[in-house]
Parts: sequence; C-alpha cells; structure tokens
Amino acid sequence: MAVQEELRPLVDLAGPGPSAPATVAGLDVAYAEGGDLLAAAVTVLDARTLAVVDSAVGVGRPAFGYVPGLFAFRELPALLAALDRLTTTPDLLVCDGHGLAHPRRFGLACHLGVITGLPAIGVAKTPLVGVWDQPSAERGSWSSLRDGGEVVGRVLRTRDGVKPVFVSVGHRMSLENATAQVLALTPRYRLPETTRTADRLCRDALAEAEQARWLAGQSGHQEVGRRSRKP
DNA sequence: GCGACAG
DNA sequence: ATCTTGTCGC
Repeated sequence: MAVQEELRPLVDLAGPGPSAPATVAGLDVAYAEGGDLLAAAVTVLDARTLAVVDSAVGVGRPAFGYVPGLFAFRELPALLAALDRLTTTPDLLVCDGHGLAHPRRFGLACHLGVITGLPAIGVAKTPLVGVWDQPSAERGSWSSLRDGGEVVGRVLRTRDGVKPVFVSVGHRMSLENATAQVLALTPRYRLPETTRTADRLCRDALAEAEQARWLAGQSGHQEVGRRSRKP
C-alpha cells in the first residue's frame, strides 16, 4: 500500500498517448482451483488487423493473496515475467483491471505502466470504486465514473445493449484516447480482443500445467509403472 | 460499526 | 478468479 502511494506520483497524465498504436498488448492471468498455481499471458496484436503477432505465457505461484485494492501485487510478478519474454515491445498495454479507478488512484494498469514505462490503460468488467449513471444502450456511449468528486474513468458500452466495461487511464494515456482504443479493440465482443486472446492463452497454459502436475502425481515422479511393481 | 470489494 | 445447468440466438 505504501508502495502504491510512493509510485503514484510517477504516473504520467500529460500527453494523450499514441493515437494510432501499431501494436497493442493484452494481459491476463488465470488461476487454478486451489489458488496455488497461476498462468500469466501477454498477447500482442496488430492494432489494425487485430491479429496476434507475438505472445508469451508463464506459470507460477501467486505472489500475494487476493485483496481488492492490492490486486496488482498478486499478478504483477508473473505478468512482468511474461512481458520480458516478448520479442517485441507493444505500443500500449491493455490490462484486465483498473488504472486510476482505484482507492489510491494506482491500480494494476498504473503499476504496469509505471514499471514498464509504456502507455497503459485498464479495462475492468466490474467496478471497484466510484459512482456513475447508466450509459445509453448503443455501442460507443459512455458516462463518467466519479469517485470522491473526481472523474477516475468511464463506463463504456462496447456492444449494443450489453453490460458496459469500466475504462480508466493507467499511464501515458488520456481518458479520451483510452476510450477510442477500447472501441477499436471491440469490433465484435464486449471485451477487447487483447483481453480475449490473452485470456485464452493463459487458460490453455494453466490447463497444461495442471495436467502435467496431475500426471506427475500419478507417477510420483518415478518411472511409469514403478509403483505398481510389488516389493 | 457495517457493508463493499478489480481478479 | 473458478464452479456450474440450462437457455437463447446466430
């Protein structure tokens, strides 16, 4: 929590950010039942075609328990490790969670942005803080997300008649530009293509890891057939 | 004090 | 986040 207060001033809220990024990255994490295993994924898409041009995944252990508001500490290590494995540097990070729409104005998107130095925004499926009016039903309509008298994000409708998403600035991006980028990433579904591709990737990686762990448990890390042999 | 609470 | 049955629609 002190770390968030310390890094918060480093968030760059000046420029509008890239208006036409060439590549956009999606980041997401999947958890196993017991909560002792996770898979983090980053997918980089061509901003124009939305095709995946690079990606990285990694499995590991949660670095922290889940505590609303301290969420970043849980996923950050695994996500940073995945980012390091990319062969390209994306022009924008689209995080699965909030940016400024956070109790201390320093959500996961801000944290990732400050640490990597890259423009970042947060796109969350549910609110964490703030109040808002329901945006109208058409895709593209939005309303301000306000908390403590200040605008911390937008409630954006990405599909006609579908539950809106919560968009907030993370680092080096304006709220206006963040909104435009999210709309560009949602030509068909409620969630950005970046989030969807990263979600699929980490889920698959987690399933593989769980299967591997299960197989290891069956053989007890010994040669197959060894334990069925009589002493 | 009580409830709410990104993933 | 994850679990989980049926349901509605392209």
